[in-house]
Amino acid sequence: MEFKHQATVTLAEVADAAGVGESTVSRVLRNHGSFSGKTRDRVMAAVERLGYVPNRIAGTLASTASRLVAFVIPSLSNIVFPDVLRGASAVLEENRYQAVFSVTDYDPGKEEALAAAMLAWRPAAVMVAGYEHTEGTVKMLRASGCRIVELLDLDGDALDLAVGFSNRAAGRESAAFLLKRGYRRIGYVGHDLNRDTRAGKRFSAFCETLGAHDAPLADREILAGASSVENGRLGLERLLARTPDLGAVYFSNDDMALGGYFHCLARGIAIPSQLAIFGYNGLDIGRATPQPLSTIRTPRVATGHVAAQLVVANAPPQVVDLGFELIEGATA
Amino acid sequence: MEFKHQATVTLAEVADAAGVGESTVSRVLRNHGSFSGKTRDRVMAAVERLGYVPNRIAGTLASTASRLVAFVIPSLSNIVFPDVLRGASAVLEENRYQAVFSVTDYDPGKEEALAAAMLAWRPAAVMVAGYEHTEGTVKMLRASGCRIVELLDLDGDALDLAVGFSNRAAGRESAAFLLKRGYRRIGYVGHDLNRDTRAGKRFSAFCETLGAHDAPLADREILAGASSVENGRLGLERLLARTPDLGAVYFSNDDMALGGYFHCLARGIAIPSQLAIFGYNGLDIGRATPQPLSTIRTPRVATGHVAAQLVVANAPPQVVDLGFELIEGATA
DNA sequence: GCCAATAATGGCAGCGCTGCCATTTTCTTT
DNA sequence: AAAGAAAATGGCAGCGCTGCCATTATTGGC
Repeated sequence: MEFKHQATVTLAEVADAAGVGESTVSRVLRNHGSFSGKTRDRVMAAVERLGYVPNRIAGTLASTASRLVAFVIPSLSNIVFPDVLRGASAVLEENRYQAVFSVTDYDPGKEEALAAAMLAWRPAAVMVAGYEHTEGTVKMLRASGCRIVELLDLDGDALDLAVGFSNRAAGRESAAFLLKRGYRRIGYVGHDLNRDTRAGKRFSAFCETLGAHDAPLADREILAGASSVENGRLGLERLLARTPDLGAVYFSNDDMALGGYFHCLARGIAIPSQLAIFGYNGLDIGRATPQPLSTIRTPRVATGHVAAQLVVANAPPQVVDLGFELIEGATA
Repeated sequence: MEFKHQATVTLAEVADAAGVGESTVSRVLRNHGSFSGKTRDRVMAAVERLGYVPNRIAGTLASTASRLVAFVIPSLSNIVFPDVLRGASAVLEENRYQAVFSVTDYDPGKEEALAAAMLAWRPAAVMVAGYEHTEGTVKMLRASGCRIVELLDLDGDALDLAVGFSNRAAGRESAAFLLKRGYRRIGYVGHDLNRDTRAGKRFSAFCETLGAHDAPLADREILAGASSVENGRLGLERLLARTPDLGAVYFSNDDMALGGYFHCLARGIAIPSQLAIFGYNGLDIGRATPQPLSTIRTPRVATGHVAAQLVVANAPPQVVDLGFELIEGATA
């Protein structure tokens, strides 16, 4: 069933072939400790000749020091997470760390199971999205003793390291921007907020800000399932059918916002004069549309990058706020 | 520097606590071999009490059977690869396999280095994109004895397993479709073809088909760097500046095609009467645009899914053609 | 040319588990 | 109730490496 590796060359065989001891080979290969140039050449020649590939499993077990970094992410469809992985991956590869991942589908129970499975690999760090975890997950992570990095959310208490930005602040600023532009009849189109708690935080901060300025949310349309362009289109269609006099609509993210934008294009709804659209994420595609999308650009790649750097450097517990940038665009 | 795990509970400690032998604990935990219900309860209680998490590193070393699956992918920005990972990840998680990955940036040299690094983890399988690998990579993979899965391309000779579809066929069918629709002045907008060899294969098959029907490619604009919506927009702008009388443009993928589409929207170029647009990939977003994008839908998630299933089942060497689907859309 | 440093090197236990084999216990069967 | 089969269990080597310590070769200083 499982795969068995065939006759692999071992360090001991290399040592024999090179006529040196095992520890010497180990030292040469890791460039650690001292050895003569002559020895190094002999060893490297033997490595080359035998096609030796070190066994990191054995090495990790022996040193009880891991260079695995585990990612437990909610989704791979939402471009946010591939972006984070991308940022982290570059740093990890440079430092000879290895990324492993699994996908929770925004299911906290699954997150707990997968986190447990990951810990079995004794990673140097576990990277998780946000702060909302089951009690079991938290307990396990804490007990593991490995570094914990919570990503893309700063509204809560960090377990160890946290890298990202405040979703609540993003929601607040989005609302403030729309209000400043003079919109008063504002609606919302979003996807499943119970699962995507970060979107939920943006939304609630958005609503609070509107309320504080006497312009409470006029209407909302929340679609089941994941965010998508089609859901954004559909959501706006439904919202406008119910509440046609909206001046602006806030979307749970750019995918959804683009759907809304396309709906307006298709129906001849003038943007932003007739209806303003505001998104979240700052996807590249939103800058290439005929009218650049008004949105908030989040530092997704940087989040992964910084998170990986902190892990590699074994930095002390801290919270790193990378902020975000409001892009005025032309749709609001 | 590297992380050291603190006082972790070992199997031996669980055995002591439960008052049984190590092998018994091992059997219970893997549900393998025979043991009494009473013993199982005692063991599980001890596991619970001590918060024992098995060490897969040690287990893998001892059994010399790996449940790691390595992905060496060109990019995480191109949605294709997250999609493949997503498809594979579901199957792998179900079967208690663990996915590890690294990103080559379409650089064959980096691919070789990263493949070597991955083999050090003695994975059960290595998944790579396409058939174009350096001699060194091929030699290494072959020698490793682990399963090799080549993804998303079938135009070449498989090393072991291959899952995907023919990019050449996709290029051919795209050309045939445009010709059938009556377009004769056809251009191309693409990204760096030397790096993305699959896009290169589509393009050359596309051109050959055009040539065979006496409608050779009228012009082309190839942009350096990765594919993106903005590059698609820019590419079409340049192409039309040079060759304004084109009837249709084939794009290297949907991202690029969307850029072209947006360019037309912005410039008031009527689609498809004035200019037809054809993409590749069948992204969801292309179905939510005011005019659905004419494109080819590729089975990306299924590719990952099937690849993982073959690995898990330890299937014999084979090539699995998942085909693709031409979506007529409204832009061509 | 002698001795103390210092550089190189080898030996081997042990990381935490699994696989094999031997042993003990429990069931069946006659 | 005895014998044989089957189930349950424990012991321990060893997976391939690293880390520590002991040992041996070099080097420099006077």
